[in-house]
Amino acid sequence: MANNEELFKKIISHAKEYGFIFPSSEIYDGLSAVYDYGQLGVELKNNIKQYWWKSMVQLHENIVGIDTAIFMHPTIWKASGHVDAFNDPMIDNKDSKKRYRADVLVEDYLQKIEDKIQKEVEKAAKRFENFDKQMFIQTNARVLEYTKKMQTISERLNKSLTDNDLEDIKALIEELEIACPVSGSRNWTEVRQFNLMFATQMGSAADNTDVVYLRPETAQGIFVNFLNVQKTGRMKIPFGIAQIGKAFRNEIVARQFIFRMREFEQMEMQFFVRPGEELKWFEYWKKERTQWHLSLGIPENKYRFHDHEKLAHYANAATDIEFEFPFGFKELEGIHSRTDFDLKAHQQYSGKKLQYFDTELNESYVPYVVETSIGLDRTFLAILSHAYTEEKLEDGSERVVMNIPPRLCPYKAAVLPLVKKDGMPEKAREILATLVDDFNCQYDEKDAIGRRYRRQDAIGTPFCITVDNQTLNDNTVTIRYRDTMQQDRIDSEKVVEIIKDLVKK
RNA sequence: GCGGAAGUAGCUCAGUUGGUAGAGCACGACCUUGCCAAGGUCGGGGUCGCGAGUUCGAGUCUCGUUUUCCGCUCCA
Repeated sequence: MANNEELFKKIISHAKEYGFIFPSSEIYDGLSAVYDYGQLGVELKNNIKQYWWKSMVQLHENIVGIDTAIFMHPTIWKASGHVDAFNDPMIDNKDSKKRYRADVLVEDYLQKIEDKIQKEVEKAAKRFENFDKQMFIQTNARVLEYTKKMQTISERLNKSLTDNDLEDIKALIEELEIACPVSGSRNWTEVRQFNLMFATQMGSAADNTDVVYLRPETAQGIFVNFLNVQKTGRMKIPFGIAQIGKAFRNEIVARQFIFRMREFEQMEMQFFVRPGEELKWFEYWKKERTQWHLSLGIPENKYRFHDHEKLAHYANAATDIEFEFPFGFKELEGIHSRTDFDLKAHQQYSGKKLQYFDTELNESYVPYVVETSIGLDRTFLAILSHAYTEEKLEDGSERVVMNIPPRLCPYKAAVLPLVKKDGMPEKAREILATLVDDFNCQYDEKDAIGRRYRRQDAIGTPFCITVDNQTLNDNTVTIRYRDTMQQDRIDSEKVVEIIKDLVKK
């Protein structure tokens, strides 16, 4: 593990050194868990987006894409459950340094009371034959007392949660003398709210009622446009709507480089299906998405599935595709069967019907949804960390090479005159001009040729086109492959075609 | 938010008991070589994270602060 930690650090500094990723606002000491994509990073990231978009949208005739606004009507987040679910009151124990959800502490306490009631009931059951549980609970004084207490606490907790009364939750914890399960200590901090949604104001800042949130996920933009797209695009179920876009979460602790950022980008597709068919499609997309990952040329053993046992409030099946990052297997993509939770919620909150008339079944229904949701920045990190390779060469020297899949590389080719004289630079620029329409290319004439090759290795350029003396005579160049360091001599007019072919791999 | 470690040039780091800031690589110009990095000459680049304090004098000592990394916690 220590080795992997070292490796991860190297990847981070390599990413910075060559312009893939910079810490945000670095000259002002940085901004926690926010990063900028540099000149190489933006190319790689755009290529990932493009590849995803092509395989998810353009190669599926029943999937279309949209691009919705980051600001959305505040009620959307009530309907989606984010306003409630993303508002966790937290409390720390000063002695054990453990952090808990304050409401969970109280609920655990309630559970204990319930256990006590259960015990009383069992005790009584042992003593009496023909034991009537309901009757017992209604009449037994101790049990009655417990039940009443439970109710009072429960009501008070719910009220405090609804009113956002953090002080009362703290007071409740103190009154109930709840201790830390680890340290047994009752030395608590104040209860603090961690709202995972960023809020800002629209219109007049003085008017507090115009709070809008930065979207914490892109999916809702798709759901609220479901009918727009279905009707204007004449879409027939099953069909999908895809979107790539930024989302924002005010994570309590955001760490591990670009793995968990406060501002991040998602690539999502919501697939609308007939009720009852969602699990079939869930399996379908699980396979499809796995194929997509494997098509990047990353070995299968770097991936694994993690099926959710505890399902979120909206799902009836969920799995994560996890990737083995240098810091272990972590979620890269989620595939969720979201049922009709979202559309139904929006139907309810908006008062608008969100239904589909299925001509085959001759009936209307709220479609079920299977979602594929992949983190763009995480995919970027997966590719980056898999690509980073330190190689010992036969001659004893070392090189750092980024084995990025060719189709995703920031630069597809570098054009290099062997020496900076005898008309080679001019010839090289001529050849460069034939490539730039099709590929992002670099030109480099500085330093020894070997060093230039290494520079291209370090940024992952898969092909180097070198112009030498022979080029001036017979118009051939050498193409040097990043991964093998082998070279072939080819006709300079065929370079475009050859690279086009290789880049697909 | 708590605990631990760290912050000196683009990168990796040195800097002694406090005495005006260094190396290698990288970068720029020129010369030289010419197919797998590290030839020569010259040059640019740092208010040592930030702010106080102690001191004649602080990169170095003290305090505060901030950022990053690790652990805890959280991640519908």
